[in-house]
Amino acid sequence: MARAATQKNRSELICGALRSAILERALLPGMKLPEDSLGERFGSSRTIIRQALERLAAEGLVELRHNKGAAVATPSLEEARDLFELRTHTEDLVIARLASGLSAQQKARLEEHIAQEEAASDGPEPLSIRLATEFHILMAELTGSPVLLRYVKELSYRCGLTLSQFSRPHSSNCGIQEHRDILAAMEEGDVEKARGIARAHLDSVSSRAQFDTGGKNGFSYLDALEPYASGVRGAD
Amino acid sequence: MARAATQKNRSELICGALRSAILERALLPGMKLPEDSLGERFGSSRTIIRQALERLAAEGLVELRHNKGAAVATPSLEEARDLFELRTHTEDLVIARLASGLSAQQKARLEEHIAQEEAASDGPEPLSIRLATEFHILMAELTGSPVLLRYVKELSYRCGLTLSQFSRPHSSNCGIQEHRDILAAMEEGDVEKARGIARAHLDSVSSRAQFDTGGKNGFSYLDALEPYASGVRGAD
DNA sequence: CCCGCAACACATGCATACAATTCGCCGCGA
DNA sequence: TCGCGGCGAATTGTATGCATGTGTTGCGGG
Repeated sequence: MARAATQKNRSELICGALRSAILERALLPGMKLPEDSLGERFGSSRTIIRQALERLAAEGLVELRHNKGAAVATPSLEEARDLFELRTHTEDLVIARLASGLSAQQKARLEEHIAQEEAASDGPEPLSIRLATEFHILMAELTGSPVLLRYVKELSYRCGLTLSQFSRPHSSNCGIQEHRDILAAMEEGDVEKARGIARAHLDSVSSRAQFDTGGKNGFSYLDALEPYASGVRGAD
Repeated sequence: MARAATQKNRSELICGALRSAILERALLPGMKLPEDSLGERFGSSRTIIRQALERLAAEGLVELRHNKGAAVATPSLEEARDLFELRTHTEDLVIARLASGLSAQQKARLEEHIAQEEAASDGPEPLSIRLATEFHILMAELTGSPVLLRYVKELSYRCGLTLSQFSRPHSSNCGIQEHRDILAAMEEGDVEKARGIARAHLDSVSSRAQFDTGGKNGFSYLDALEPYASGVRGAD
């Protein structure tokens, strides 16, 4: 069914493309996102660009200032802390459900994902960043609860944006082993242990942040966007 | 500043009107929401109705079926359980922050709200239902964290919709004393106690549900919407 | 009487055109 | 030279019109 969802409307497609671009740090916090430039780049009219932006704004990934244009959100340090705290508590629920009964199939999917992360650890950085986030989303998905999935997704995305703003250029790929540890603990059925490891994992991720604000805006966001746009534009 | 926000665009206005209508059970789960009927009723074009519906869909209050019309969401029993569970854990954070240092001003605002609830307990039911929900939102607001506010808001709304679907016509207003108890415990600074009471409160709210699906659709949703539409339409 | 098919009506998907607002800039006057 | 007021460019806000896809209904054949 997830494959069928690929067939849906343009605005969702573009929304996803922009989201990926933000998560993979091709679009950095604070970058402006004018509607018609984006429309031209994606080969669509402003109508659906607007829809996509509005949705991303609802998710907290972009800021929509009245009559002054959209921009990638720039979360404050306080927001970052709150985001990670809430995410930790939300993922507690995910871990608890998974740890109290992990099926063989679920285990297999998690192992497969970890293998992908490992394979990507040598490759391009955007990919490994995205995979690290998607591990958490996969866990939420495996609970079978749309509610948990939705909120873990959104919080993970926002945390990803936060890291994009506050952490150093490179700070990922150390998390793979931690993901493995979480899976192992869940496999044992030890809810408390799994939860402890997951909390420690998120804490270590967030503590890797808050270093410097990084030098952004070295080049046009339009160029940064090209690889994301081509996939959508080609769908004409 | 909240007053300035009143001046923003139509779609937000309409979005808020629809949300209130859903929360106050003027629009019941499953009711269809065709774009052009709504547009006519609110005196706006389909464009902004669409925006409002799309946003409500993102919040989980509306279901948007492809080419088959929008409708008020009909959460399943499982979703209801997940929603309340996640909401409980999220409000834990709110309670913890408030209980660890409640200012006099914060206390005053909460007391004022409880007084409003009390005053409304004899009045029209929609109002007291809304006030009960808004007490929780006010607590989140008083933490000063936009993140907590946003998610408590959304989860509270969705829980309200859930209650609209599963609970009996009347089951509110017994919660006022519980709200008072929460405030008292927070005032003492006893985080654990406050958390316990808040959890019990939410549990009792959710357990009051699951009675019957109620008889819905007795009349046109257009009539049900009139009081909400007039406020927006008059803004021309 | 039932089944299949085709045309219609309804509802959304999308693009274009127009209106309103904001911000920056330039000229004018003190 | 500095402050101020108005004008213009740019960008968003809103409406309308056409295209597309889906469900339904009515007709004809078996």
